[in-house]
Amino acid sequence: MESSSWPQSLPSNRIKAIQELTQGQPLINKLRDMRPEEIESDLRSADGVVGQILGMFDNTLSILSSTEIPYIPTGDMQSSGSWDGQTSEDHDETVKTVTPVKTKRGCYKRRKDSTTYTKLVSNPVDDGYAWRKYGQKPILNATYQRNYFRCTHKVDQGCQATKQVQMTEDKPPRYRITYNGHHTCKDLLRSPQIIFDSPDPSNTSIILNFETKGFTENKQTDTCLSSMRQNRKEGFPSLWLKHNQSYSSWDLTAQVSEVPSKPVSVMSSGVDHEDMISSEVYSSTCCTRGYDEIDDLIGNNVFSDLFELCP
DNA sequence: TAAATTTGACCTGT
DNA sequence: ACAGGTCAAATTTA
Repeated sequence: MESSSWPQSLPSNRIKAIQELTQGQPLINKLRDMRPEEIESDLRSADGVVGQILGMFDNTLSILSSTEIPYIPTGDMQSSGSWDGQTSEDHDETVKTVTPVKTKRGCYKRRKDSTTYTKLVSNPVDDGYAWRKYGQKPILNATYQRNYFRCTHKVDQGCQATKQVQMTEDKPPRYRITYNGHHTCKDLLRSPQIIFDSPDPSNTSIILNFETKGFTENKQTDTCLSSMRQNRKEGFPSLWLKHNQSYSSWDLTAQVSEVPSKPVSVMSSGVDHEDMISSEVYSSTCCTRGYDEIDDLIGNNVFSDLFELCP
């Protein structure tokens, strides 16, 4: 769907929500076109599709409930390499990035009016950016503390991007990642690829390259895993990636001790914002859904109802 | 020893 | 006043 075809008055987060739904439409079609015996024989792949659809709904909800992003009519949000509709040079008075004015410790300007984007992920995978944790706070009515991360290149390149990671009480636990501002740094680790966890315990990752629409295999160090390893401490709640043999996938398991307010400090993760297919929501989902659930999803016209909301 | 993380202090917004 | 976001000294890790 072309952004240029939408009314200029349409809020950008609504446009992104529409894009999200648009991207999910082929998934619905795919699921609909699967024969029942096909689903039953390959429940895992059907489940994957369902997971992707559910992830799409998650993201749509997140987008619609996130801070309003001013719509910038020129430029393709999908291909510009910028998730918030701006290019890295595209700063003006519409979206201000307020640099903290520091006179003494703790004296700063909160970046209240910078662009934000929230997403819900089930698996903290590397988003290609280098993040450094700078704080964590207990949040009212939340079991787990919220973790605050800033770009590693804040000092050397003045990059103002930050993100917050809040572990939810879902089962399995998920992570609400709120991105604040956007990267102006040139991070060599950055890659326009989505990295899935691999079923192979030898740590081979599968990368979905959206340019080629295909899968490629890639050996790489799981930064998330290695970070988690270093975060395991005595009496310290930690996150573990365990390999689930029966499902051939990586499960993300939260192990919480008596102090449940310190989940992880390693969230150098989340797939990139502009790659809103949101693989991370379902990349580690196991085959837990039955055929009935899939059938319900196809049978209900939830998706088409949502599209009726679009202009 | 440099870089990253932890954590209490301090600030802003509501 | 309170909740949440950020700073920076202290501490830990590689």
